[in-house]
Amino acid sequence: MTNVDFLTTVPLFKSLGAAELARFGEALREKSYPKGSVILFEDDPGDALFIVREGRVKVVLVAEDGREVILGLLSVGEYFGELSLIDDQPRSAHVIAMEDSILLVLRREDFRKRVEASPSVAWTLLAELSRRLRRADGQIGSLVLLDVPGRIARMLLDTADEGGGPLIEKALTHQTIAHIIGASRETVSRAMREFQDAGWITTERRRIRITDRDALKRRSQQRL
Amino acid sequence: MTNVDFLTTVPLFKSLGAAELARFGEALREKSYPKGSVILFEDDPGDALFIVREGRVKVVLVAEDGREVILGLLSVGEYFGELSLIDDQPRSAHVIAMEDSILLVLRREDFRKRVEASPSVAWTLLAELSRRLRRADGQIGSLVLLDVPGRIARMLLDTADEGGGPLIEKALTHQTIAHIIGASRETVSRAMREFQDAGWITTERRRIRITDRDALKRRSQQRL
DNA sequence: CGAGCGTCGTGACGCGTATCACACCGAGCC
DNA sequence: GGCTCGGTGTGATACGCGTCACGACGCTCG
Repeated sequence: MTNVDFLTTVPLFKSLGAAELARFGEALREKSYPKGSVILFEDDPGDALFIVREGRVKVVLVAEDGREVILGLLSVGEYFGELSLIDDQPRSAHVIAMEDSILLVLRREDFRKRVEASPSVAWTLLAELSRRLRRADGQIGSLVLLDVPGRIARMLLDTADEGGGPLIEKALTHQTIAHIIGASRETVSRAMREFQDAGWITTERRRIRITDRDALKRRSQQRL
Repeated sequence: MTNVDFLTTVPLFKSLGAAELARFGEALREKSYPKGSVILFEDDPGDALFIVREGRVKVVLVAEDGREVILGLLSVGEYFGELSLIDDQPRSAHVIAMEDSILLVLRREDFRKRVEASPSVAWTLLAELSRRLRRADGQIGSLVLLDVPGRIARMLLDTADEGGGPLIEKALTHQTIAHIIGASRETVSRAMREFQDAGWITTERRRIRITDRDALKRRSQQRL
């Protein structure tokens, strides 16, 4: 699949015609990053947008002592780095490759020109930022109002929703889940075991299947 | 001051000319809300944008048992409710008047037309959403990586920054601070007392002055 | 002026969770 | 096939912070 063909599958550009798409395609550079490498440092000045062509990356905040929070997991077709292009502020987090990954890079100038030229791109971008803002606000709510099992339940439901079915495909280790919901690995393990024992979920080779949606839902609202 | 004059002071519209401003002015309705009234319910369908003309409002998530998180405090000139206009999703939180307030209401149709007509408004909107997203992500980081005193320190520094000086003007009760940073009123009281005893801040009639910025900064990174 | 309400200060207690420590297990690799 | 390594289970311990319970102070309002 060529980069241009690939672009047609990216929501950000779905509203564009073939001609415009081709112009975007020309402006793109391809870069690859091995698993574990840092694609982007917090506080760096940012002058590019990245689209995940292959692999998986995580957006993280890291404390001095090494503890980390995952703000987002991005898979093929998703993009990041747009904030710095919009407001000229430094990058707000690190982005790290979780697997060997290939990214398409769009430089600030090209991005700006394109956004200003096609209002529909601007609108799609607004919609994407809205989505992220809602998620972030929801996450803040979870952190304050829910206990750890509640946050896990909520997180499972959320990722199942965007996956479309009750089966969560992307492999999530307990450690990763812990970083997402802001808890320790051990506590996540214990909670997941309880969910399993209660018959709410089953796990098969790192894939999680939700078997009692209602119970999870109830648990995720218990203190909310 | 007429509504149109007022609009010139609102960042969202700062890039507009007098003619366009006048057109916006026509589309606006004015509504007033007494202290404590709910302006907007979570899960309602949303079809309007609100600009604070007078007073102060809070954006909150509320748990069944009454506990709440404050996602944002908005003062004169700030606006809310744009998310639902962008993505057609229900409102993501409650908005409640903290004082008697007057709001300007802009209906979906008018908003859409105007945004599509002037790209600069779209751009300003993108910048505003970016700002909020950065704040929200920062807040998630605080909640996970910092203890309560650390979160307070960070919050004081943030609000001082946007206030421009070391004196925080808007009256913040300990209860309100607690709701913002996700802690109990008592814990906030104790932490604030320690900050005062340490000589990092002074408080005079509900206004807070930062006297040792560096110390607060250090405290806010201790576990970050 | 006293009543009442919202805010703040502070002690005692308990619970949720982080942390530490280690054992176990499966998968890839020499 | 044994070795290493990343992931998982699970107990013991410690501590931050929520919660409950009160008392005190300062405003506003009748």
